[in-house]
Amino acid sequence: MSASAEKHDVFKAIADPTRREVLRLLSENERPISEIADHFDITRTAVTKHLQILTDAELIKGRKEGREKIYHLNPEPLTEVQQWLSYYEKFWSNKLSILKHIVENSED
Amino acid sequence: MSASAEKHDVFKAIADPTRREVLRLLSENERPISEIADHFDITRTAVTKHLQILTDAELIKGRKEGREKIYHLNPEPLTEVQQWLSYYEKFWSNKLSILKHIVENSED
DNA sequence: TTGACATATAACCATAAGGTGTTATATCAT
DNA sequence: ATGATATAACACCTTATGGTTATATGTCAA
Repeated sequence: MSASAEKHDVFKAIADPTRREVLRLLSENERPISEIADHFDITRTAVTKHLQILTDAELIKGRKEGREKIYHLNPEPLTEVQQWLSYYEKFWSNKLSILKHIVENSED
Repeated sequence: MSASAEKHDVFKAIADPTRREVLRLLSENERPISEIADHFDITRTAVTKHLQILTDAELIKGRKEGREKIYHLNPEPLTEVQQWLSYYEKFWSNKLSILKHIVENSED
């Protein structure tokens, strides 16, 4: 509750293909903005906006290091999507959701 | 209409809370449009648009029965989201993704 | 201190998204 | 046949989204 920061929805954040690609890139390695931007045909400013949305959803975090800003993945909010999805898994895969339930409740 | 069917992205389709609620409603039961619309404060026209987007993503399907159009859930496209997510599961739950891998490859 | 580099921000634009209301058409009950 | 019901099809409005360019600000290296 540090601020009124109108937190961006995770579902909205991952709705865009460019942002999903950013997440994939950062899942390999933390990277400065310039390096992220090199992977796309859009302008750096556009990339920065996507990074802002991902930051609002807390899917990525950035630290300043010298004149660079280095972003890294923070996958934790994705559990919200996973939980939402798990409800629907029963419709296409019963044994899997049963197993998941066992695993998630063993917690040793 | 084999040509330009302009299929809607599943990720975009589930990005909207109203549409996720529609999916939940249809996961309980198939329902006509009027019954779906009753659950929301928006106009029926707005609901119909959401239904169109969900239909484009093939997350729901409708059949005409008399003067009603009855929609039902088609959860299969959600597997795309699940697969995308499964890549990130390793970051918060290793044993789970290993188990999933075993289950998904046993297929007997 | 100058210049090159990395990022930030402001102003702007086109289009898509999400909503409204109205009208038209098909269907069912009487 | 008539009137009520269910949805489809429009036309329209407002805001969000994804992109652009241009102009700062801060940092390192020579």
